[in-house]
Amino acid sequence: MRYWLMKTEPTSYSIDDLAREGATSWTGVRNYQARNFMRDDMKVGDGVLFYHSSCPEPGIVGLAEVSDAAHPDPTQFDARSKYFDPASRPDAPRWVNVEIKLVRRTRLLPLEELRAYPELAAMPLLQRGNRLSITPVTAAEWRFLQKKLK
DNA sequence: GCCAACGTTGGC
DNA sequence: GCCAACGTTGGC
Repeated sequence: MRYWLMKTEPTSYSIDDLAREGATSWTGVRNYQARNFMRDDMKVGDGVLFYHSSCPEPGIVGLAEVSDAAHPDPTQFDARSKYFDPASRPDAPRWVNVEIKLVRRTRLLPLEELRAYPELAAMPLLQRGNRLSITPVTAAEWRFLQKKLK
């Protein structure tokens, strides 16, 4: 059982969308490090911090969990998709996605507040220049955040 | 394999 | 809109 933080721009997919749908396919990831986390490490039942980025109030807005393991991302083969990858072949898919489902909404826990807790200082999200959309969360960070999100 | 150029991310 | 940071691309 591991824990993760997943970033999304709410203008493209928000906690409201997840609340309405209940679950979603995490398609469109086109970064090898993030793909490798999904492919190699993310298991059904893993905990997910759902984070809004590139918006007026960046921060954690919900808790989710992995509801299905990685499988080939269909958008890579769809020529009309913005995530189309002409170099990827169906017999050797380059990109995968997991599924996540909502556990519950939380209050907005702003980036600014995350930065203020020494207990969270090692989170990749908070490191300068970090852009990775999926990052691991330690068990200690997860427990700490559960209390802050009660 | 190096590395400059370019594109993207994301907070501010 | 700015810009720092980083990943990817492609010529050599």
